[in-house]
Amino acid sequence: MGGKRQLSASLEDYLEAIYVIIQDKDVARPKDVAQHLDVAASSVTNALQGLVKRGLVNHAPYDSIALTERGEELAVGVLHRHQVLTRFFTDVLSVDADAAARCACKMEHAVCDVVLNRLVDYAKFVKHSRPAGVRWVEGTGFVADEHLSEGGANA
Amino acid sequence: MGGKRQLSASLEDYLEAIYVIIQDKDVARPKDVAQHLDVAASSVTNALQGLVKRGLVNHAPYDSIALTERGEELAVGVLHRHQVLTRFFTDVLSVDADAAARCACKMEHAVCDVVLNRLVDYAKFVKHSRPAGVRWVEGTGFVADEHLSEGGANA
DNA sequence: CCATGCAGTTAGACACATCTAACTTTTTCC
DNA sequence: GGAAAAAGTTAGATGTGTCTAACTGCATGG
Repeated sequence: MGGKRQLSASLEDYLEAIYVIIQDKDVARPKDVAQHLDVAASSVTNALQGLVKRGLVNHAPYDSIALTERGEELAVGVLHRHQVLTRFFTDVLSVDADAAARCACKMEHAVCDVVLNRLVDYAKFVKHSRPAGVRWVEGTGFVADEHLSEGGANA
Repeated sequence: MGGKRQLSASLEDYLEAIYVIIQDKDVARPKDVAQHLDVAASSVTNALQGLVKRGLVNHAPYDSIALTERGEELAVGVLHRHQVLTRFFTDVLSVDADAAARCACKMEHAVCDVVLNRLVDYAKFVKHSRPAGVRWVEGTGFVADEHLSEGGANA
């Protein structure tokens, strides 16, 4: 699982955007990607050339964009990191959804597998132990509920 | 505190390195910075020009490097983010020190204030509630100890 | 069926960050 | 004090990623 990440943050963003757009509308066009990432259309063309060169995307000029198998794997990985971070921020740290997503968007390119896996496990644990567990109380901070029961959130 | 971050990850690294080196040896020279960041000496010269231009560093050619007031503020901010992340990874997630530091090094440029502050609070809380609290058990995962007592880790 | 307009691409500029190689300055020390 | 070594800088190349402006392709509807 995993494997080293060598893709730039920028290309990861493009890959993720393409994946999300395809999920959403079945087909991804350069224009959608440009809007999704808020970049110029020519930046998309440029990025696509890089992704095609790396064998992550299939794209003939003026045609729609498809992910290769490898490209989809990587995109799923990026999205996974994004979602793990977002969920951790909202569920464990009680950060509001907007800020969580915004922060995750940047951090998803930097988080390593070790930390990511621990975040998953920790969030899972907290979820299972709620409402008996650690809670964020506005104006007070994190507090613990009494009588926490059995744990074991896997490994 | 805080204020928007507009400095590139690269320049943040240089600023942080300079700060750490000064802490450590009282004076920072380009060579130290180059070794610290594992870059070519000319890359340091180049970065210094950027930092000087931004008023974050005082540096006359062939002389040692000093941080301006503003530069030191920013450096402290970067280092703080670094340390908060590192401590969270080790203390809360039980990630080993090496991996924690390595990951923090990259994430420190992406984490936002909201999340950072929650990480501080959460780590503080966990620390205060230990050993009665959440623990990582190798081969099992996170577990909760029974009878968690009073909380309140501030806000 | 072709004119218009939008989508997409290409070309060229710019900014950033890095490197190597060559040059300059400073330090060291005989 | 000067030669050799070390430290620092400059110059120039490379790679990435962004933009605007101009051009190309295409799809549509008049």
